[in-house]
Amino acid sequence: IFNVRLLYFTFLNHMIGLQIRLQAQKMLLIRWEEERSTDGSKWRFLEHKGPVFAPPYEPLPDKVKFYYDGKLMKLAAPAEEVATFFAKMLDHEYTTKDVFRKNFFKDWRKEMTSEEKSKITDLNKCNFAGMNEYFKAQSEARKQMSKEEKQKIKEDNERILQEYGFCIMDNHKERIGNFRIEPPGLFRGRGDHPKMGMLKRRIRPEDIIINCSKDSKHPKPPPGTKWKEVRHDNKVTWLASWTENIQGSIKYIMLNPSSRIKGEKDWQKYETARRLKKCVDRIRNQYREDWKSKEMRIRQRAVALYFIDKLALRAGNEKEEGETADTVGCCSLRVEHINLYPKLDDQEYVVEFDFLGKDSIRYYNRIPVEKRVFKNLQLFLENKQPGDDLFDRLNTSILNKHLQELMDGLTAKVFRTYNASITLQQQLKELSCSDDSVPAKILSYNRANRAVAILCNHQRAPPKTFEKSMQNLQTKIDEKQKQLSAARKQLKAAKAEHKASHDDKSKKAVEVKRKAVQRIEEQLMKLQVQATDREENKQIALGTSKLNYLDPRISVAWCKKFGIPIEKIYNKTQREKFAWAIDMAEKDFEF
DNA sequence: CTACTGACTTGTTTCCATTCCT
DNA sequence: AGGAATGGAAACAAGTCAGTAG
Repeated sequence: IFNVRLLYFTFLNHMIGLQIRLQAQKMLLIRWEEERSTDGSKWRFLEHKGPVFAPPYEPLPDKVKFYYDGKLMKLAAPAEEVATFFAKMLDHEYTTKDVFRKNFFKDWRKEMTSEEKSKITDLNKCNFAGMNEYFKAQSEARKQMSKEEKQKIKEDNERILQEYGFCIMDNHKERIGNFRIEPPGLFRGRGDHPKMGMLKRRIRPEDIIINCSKDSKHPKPPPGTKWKEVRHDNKVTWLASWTENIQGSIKYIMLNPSSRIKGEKDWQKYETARRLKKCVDRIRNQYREDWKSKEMRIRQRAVALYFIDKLALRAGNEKEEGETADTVGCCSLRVEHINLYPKLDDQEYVVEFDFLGKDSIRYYNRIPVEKRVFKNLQLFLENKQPGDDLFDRLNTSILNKHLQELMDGLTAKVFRTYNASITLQQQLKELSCSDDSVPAKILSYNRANRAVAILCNHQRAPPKTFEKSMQNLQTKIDEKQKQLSAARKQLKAAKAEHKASHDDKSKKAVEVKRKAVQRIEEQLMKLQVQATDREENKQIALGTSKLNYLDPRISVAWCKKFGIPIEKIYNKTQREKFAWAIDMAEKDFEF
């Protein structure tokens, strides 16, 4: 069914080549489209310029001093470069952490000359203050640059973007997502990461694998260098890749979310979630039955699935111990992550979750469950230590195999997509009121979005300036209120005046004043809505769910139905990413 | 079944430009 | 004009999940 997608994307993309050639290629394209579903190719033609490398290291001017144990020391370029990474971060909490310091020092020493190595043996005796000040001054100087200089830099960036930021994939010019190679630096893991502070090494052309089509103009490596490899694999979507040295994992250069290949995949994702909608009742009945199974593994599978469905937990793959921060998802929950309360306050069978999830974000929730789930959990906990797996007979692979049998294409994460999107749709239905003003409708939309963000546990730290900005807004509101009462008084006076004189001039004055009151009322309302929205959003991040979990067609349909311009809901990038949905969805779209 | 790899999505943080406010 | 606040984009880390080898 995705073969019809061409219709939706043609308008987006710039055609290249001559009309006749184009015609011929179109025919080929359609034929290829039909083949594609069976052989899994992602493209036929791919041409790009390769990645942009980080600028080479520029040694510090001599006036920048580094002291070891109080004594001035000039470092050779390799060690100096790594030292600057640390010096730049001096204000960051990271540099006070033991693990960070230890890892940094170990990797730094590897870059030193043997002389440096023998002298520098204690990080505590290193004084990076001079370097730190230098970089602060540099960034200050950058801010102070003249308009012309800033303009020049902007133009240079634009030129690089135009040259390297686009590729051609099957007749379409497409934006590349990340065409710049990550510069070297110190690895900053999230949470309690055992590898924080390690040196992320510089990536050279010799590390890069290029992927493009055979019949394309191949990207040229920088003068005097070679690519690691040039391959022509059209079963994958990436343009270039390299192996990163911290975890040994592969990094990719891929297309922007606005591209056909990403948009299509996104669409597909929501179609899978919509198929789940059709059979979710059956699946729910199934797992409720499975709570009674004779087999432990089936009961565990069923309880885990219940959590994934009800709480929108992630699947929870196993991770290699000591390689990453200790975080879990559903299948990897441990005994220590839950508490059971047969009775809590006025509720029965309460499960308390407290664990670190993706990015070491804390998930804390107390939730009453059905008696059968509770009893099962008690059973799973029997004879276990806090560090043992809650679901010892289950992992994500087993779970996903089971899900695959229940519905084609079903995996654990589909539940998150499904529950997020269906929640948005329900909430929008419940909260929107066609009589509301535009700002009030948008508040309703944000509230619906918020319900989803809470479900998915998308938190944020309250912005540092939150209290202050709230206060500012409140002062504005107070002022508006004063303005309003003043305007009302004036209106009243004008009315009285008109009553007395009954002339045209005073009638006009009444109208003018009435308008003024109305305008101020509107402004006040807008401010109040804004304050509510901001307050409710204090600890909640809407972006992630909006971008990754909510079927954009729901939002597009809602906008059409309630006469809200789409720009009020999606900014420019978001509109590009969701172009397929904006084009496709009518006001009666149902997820 | 486990371990491991590869490709791709999802997530937060940081940086930067624009807007807002004085 | 200039500085603070804000929102968006870039950067890049951290997940999911399928496939393969042993």
